[in-house]
Amino acid sequence: MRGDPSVLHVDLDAFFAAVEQRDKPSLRGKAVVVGGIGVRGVVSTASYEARKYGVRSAMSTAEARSRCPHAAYLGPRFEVYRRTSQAVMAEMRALSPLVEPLSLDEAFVDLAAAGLSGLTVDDVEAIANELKAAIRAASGGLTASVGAGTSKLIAKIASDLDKPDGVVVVPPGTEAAFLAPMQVTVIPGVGPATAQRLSMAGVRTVADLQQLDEEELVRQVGSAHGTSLFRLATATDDRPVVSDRETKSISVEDTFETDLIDRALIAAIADRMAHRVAERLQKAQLSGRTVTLKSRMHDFTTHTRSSTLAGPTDDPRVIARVARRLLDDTDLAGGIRLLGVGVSSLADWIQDDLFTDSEAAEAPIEVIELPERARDQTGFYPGQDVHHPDFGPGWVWGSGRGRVTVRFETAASLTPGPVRTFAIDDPLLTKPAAPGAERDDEAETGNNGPNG
DNA sequence: TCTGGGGTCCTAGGACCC
DNA sequence: TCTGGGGTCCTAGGACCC
Repeated sequence: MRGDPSVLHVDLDAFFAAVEQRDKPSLRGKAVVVGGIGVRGVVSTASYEARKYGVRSAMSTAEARSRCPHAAYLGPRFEVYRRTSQAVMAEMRALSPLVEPLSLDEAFVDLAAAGLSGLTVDDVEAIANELKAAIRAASGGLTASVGAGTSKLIAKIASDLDKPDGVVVVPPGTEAAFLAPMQVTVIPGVGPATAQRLSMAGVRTVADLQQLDEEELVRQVGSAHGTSLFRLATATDDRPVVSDRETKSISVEDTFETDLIDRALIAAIADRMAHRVAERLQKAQLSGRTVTLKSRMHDFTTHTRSSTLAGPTDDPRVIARVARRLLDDTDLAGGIRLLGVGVSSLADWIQDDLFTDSEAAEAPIEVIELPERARDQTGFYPGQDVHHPDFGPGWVWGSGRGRVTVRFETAASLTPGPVRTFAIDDPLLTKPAAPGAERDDEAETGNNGPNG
């Protein structure tokens, strides 16, 4: 810890919604909700006008609509948010070289790394206000809330106390007293489950937590969590601000409008996801050894299956192959609402001639078998490449009863494309490609499957 | 109309090796 | 022959964050 309040936590206010209001003046002063707008969507961000009606992040969009029917409901525009975020982060980096982004709308800034020392509360307040003005100018009018203190914990909690558009600097030496009256849930890492456990031990406020001894805490919440919580409760926090954190995993997942059961369709979707993951790996110049398939069942229980390769890969065909085999181990009865494909155990090198990939490259080509039923009824099958003059290239999502549903995105596209349904005899919808071909086999270590 | 999508970190058990 | 401890790797699940 340090002697002056030189750790800043900057949090953009209702970020996604504020960007939408910035770009569309008619939305200013109005309730705006950004998030999934489909039947299973959830709220990412609500403008302060919408929050008055009880709309909150992570709430289902359906519930938000019933609480605030007059709000504007918008799907997210991540590219725009990313660009705005970069402009804001640049202002922070102009202030100090040591900036740690936590997400698109949040970051720590270490003023000590800017060569500033012996800062008073007034100094830091002035710096925070200047930064807010710079952010506003660089972002086209967005407001931020800033917290400052002698540690990350204090800065982070402080930034939340005067939202929106506030500045809170916690004077050095007052940290433990500052935290004492607060609920334990203000401490990042204490969620519903931990709060429940602590509550059963009679602990609700940080003051209660400060009374507990470390051994008792570890018994309640486990070793790692207990020791860190014990320190944080007394505002003992030495964690440094770190600018470059390594990526540990890359994944893609999708929740379906209705639960899926058809194995061939799900396999085709897993393929697309593998391609998207591979593209993102390649873009980041990363490759990974462990492929994970995630499935969320109709009853919301979630399962993962993973398999580790002998060497890292960023080859979409290898990832797809592994994902597909993991899918074979998955019980789809009852239907799944979500499917995901991820790669972890990342290596920071570019693939070359490693065993894994060369072997896969020489493996025989296999044609995917598709259910006859699907072909007979409609002439389309899941995963099939199609083309439409108005929407471009796409692939078959599902078909039946004389209609075919198409997703208009390429195999490797980063963002989901629009979904459209056509009559199967629609002359504009053409099938340019033969059934997909796949390579088989990839080198793997050990086993896979439920019991390793 | 219950419950997104992208992550991180931790735990626990089994395999395997020394 | 039996018992066992420690370390590492892998897998599955869960808590948590924005």
